[in-house]
Amino acid sequence: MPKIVDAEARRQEVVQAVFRIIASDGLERASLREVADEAGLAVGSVRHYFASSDELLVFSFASVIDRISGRLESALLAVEGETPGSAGQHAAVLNLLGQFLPLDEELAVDACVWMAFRHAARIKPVLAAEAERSHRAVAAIVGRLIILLSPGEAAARQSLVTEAERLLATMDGLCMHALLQPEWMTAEMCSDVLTAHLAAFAPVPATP
Amino acid sequence: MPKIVDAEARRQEVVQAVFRIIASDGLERASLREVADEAGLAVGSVRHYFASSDELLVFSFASVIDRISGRLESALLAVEGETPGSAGQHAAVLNLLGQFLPLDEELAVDACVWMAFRHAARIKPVLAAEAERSHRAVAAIVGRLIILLSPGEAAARQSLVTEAERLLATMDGLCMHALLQPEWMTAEMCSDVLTAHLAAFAPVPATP
DNA sequence: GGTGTTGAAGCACGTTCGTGCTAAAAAATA
DNA sequence: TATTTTTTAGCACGAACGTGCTTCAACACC
Repeated sequence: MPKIVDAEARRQEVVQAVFRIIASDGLERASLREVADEAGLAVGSVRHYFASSDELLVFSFASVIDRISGRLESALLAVEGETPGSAGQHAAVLNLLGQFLPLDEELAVDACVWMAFRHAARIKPVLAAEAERSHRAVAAIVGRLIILLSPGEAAARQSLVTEAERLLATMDGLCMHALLQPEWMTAEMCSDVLTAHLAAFAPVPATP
Repeated sequence: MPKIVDAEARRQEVVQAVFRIIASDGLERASLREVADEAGLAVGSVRHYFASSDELLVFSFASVIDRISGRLESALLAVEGETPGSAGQHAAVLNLLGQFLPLDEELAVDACVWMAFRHAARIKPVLAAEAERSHRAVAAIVGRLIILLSPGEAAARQSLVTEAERLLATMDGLCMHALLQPEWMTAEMCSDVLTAHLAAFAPVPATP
């Protein structure tokens, strides 16, 4: 083999360049030339790793989905490790839901990119499959969270689905507002809204 | 004057063309050429009514904001006309919140356009002012609704703001899901989520 | 040391974009 | 009828886009 280059690492570098461009200038500016410049490569080099612009975008979409759902999954495992109703569980739940929001630089970039791709998928058919996967993955995690938070077998299955969709919608709306009106939707406001939502869903656990 | 043409009506026709293009092909496809074609005009004609592409987009954004906030405003007046806690008020509230969602063709187009412009405003500074106005207008209406639904003076002002933001986030998230995952987020699911949210916020009024 | 594979770079082509500008058409007015 | 003004249509230019194709350099392997 010639010139030793870790192809997978290279692809990830290019994807990171895509993320930065989407976060700062929007998805429509993520052209091959812009991405190549941002990654410090030539257009031909980027095209060596990604056959077409579409392939680059789909791969980037898949990457951000994997990143986000990975974070959510591990946060959910942390919730499952806590005893139901405890203050520790409450904190773990808040941590899980916080993974949806642009609370730090890395989360903000991912949230930006995720939003951009999901909305683009409405128009670009090549992104539709990943958008489906994204929705399914996140809905599954929120659904499991709702089950963890539901007291016993009391609630009907129908109610669980509705509550999961409600929480998911609230999270996406919060994320959207935090991205689009950051001056209004501050981290503190996010926290307040989350706490209020959890309080309305189930009684706040008594502090030990 | 030559050729009698209602300038304002012409501008509205062009704006309607912009709406259709955004709803079907996305905002990035709303170029002067595409808009002119969709409106059945020449590029020069469109540019006669709108000096630049930016002016056309800003005017279109303002139009959709006025349409939506107008609908919300009249729906809120209907809520204020009902006696608090009655079933009639509950129905009026559901009607008001339904104005956020793409429940029919017209609402769907407006919701699409609204979403597209709000997200574009994060990148395009020319749209920022209208995005601010949009957020303020809708937040004010939801705030008034929350006050109407809050029992007496019981709730603190802080809680009202949080609850308003929470409802607004849920509505935007619902709207987003209805636009992006229409097969999953059906009208019935929207209705269920809305009912659940209102039930968690205040007890459902007893049927008379 | 020669050789072939592969990463990197760049050019060329056709398309689309916004925009400045000009020319024709149409209708109100003189 | 002739003139004037608004509306409509179109052209031309520079920039940016995706993509097919070619060229060059570098390194593993025989």
